[in-house]
Amino acid sequence: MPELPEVEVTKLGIAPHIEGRKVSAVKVIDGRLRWPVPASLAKLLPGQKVHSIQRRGKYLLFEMDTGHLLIHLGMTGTLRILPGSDVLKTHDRVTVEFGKLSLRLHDPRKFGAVLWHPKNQGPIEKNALLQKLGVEPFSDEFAGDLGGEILYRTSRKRSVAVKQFLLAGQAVVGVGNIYCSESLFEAGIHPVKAAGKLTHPQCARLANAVRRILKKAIAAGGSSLKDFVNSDGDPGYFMMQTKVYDRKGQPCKVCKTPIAQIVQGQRSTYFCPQCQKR
DNA sequence: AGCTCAACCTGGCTGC
DNA sequence: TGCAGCCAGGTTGAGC
Repeated sequence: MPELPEVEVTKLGIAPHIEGRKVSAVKVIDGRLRWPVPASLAKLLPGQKVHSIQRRGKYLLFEMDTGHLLIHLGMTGTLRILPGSDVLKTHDRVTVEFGKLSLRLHDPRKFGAVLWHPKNQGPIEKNALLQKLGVEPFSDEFAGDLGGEILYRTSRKRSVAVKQFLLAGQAVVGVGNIYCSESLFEAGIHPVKAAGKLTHPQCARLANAVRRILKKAIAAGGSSLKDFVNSDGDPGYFMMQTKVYDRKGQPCKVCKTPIAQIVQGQRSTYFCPQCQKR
């Protein structure tokens, strides 16, 4: 379930096993992901060391000797550390081997991505996919009152619904479909409200809500970190208890009003018609 | 520039 | 049981 918290938890789970280690082999089982996985990786990566693993939005950035490996989990991707001998499963797409350990991308729907950004193409921050992203929710730029200011400033003159504005990640990254509904509920803001009509206090509440929800979700996912090295089954995330997401018709946990579901930009939105104001 | 929507792909669930 | 139809955590790119 890759929204920012799941990507962050994945990073925390794999980094201790991978950082400082040298790639011994790369095996592309099925490279037909969102974009074709560069075939050159199998020649390029072996012998290169993983210096660090960073996260930018929902992208994982592996800093190597001669560039960065970018991995995005799409809708259904998971990255796991496995013994090198582990047998391939259906929908395993790419394996990066480190001696007896393997880093394996499993992605049924193939919306994920594995890309290479060579050093000679400039700093990773300038990568076209990363450059358009909004600020990190846990950065200094978004801390305290600055978060609300950013949401206010970037949303001016925008007629799009706040749900879609937030989900697009142009202002702040990492808020996926689940946590978007949850954040708007927490902030008491109606999802169809035009982004440009948000007041200063609403923006401040929304920035706080985004930070709190994402932080809570990371904490929930973090408790399953031990499962990352196991070789069987799923990574073992459990979804944070949601207040509105996937609760259509069920009573609001605050006021008992039935939770409503609508579709915005082809995605489901859940909200409490009583607690969330326009 | 911003908005809307189709598209990428596979599996699981619902309802007939 | 079988099968059609709908839904799903993300993001780009085309067309207006």
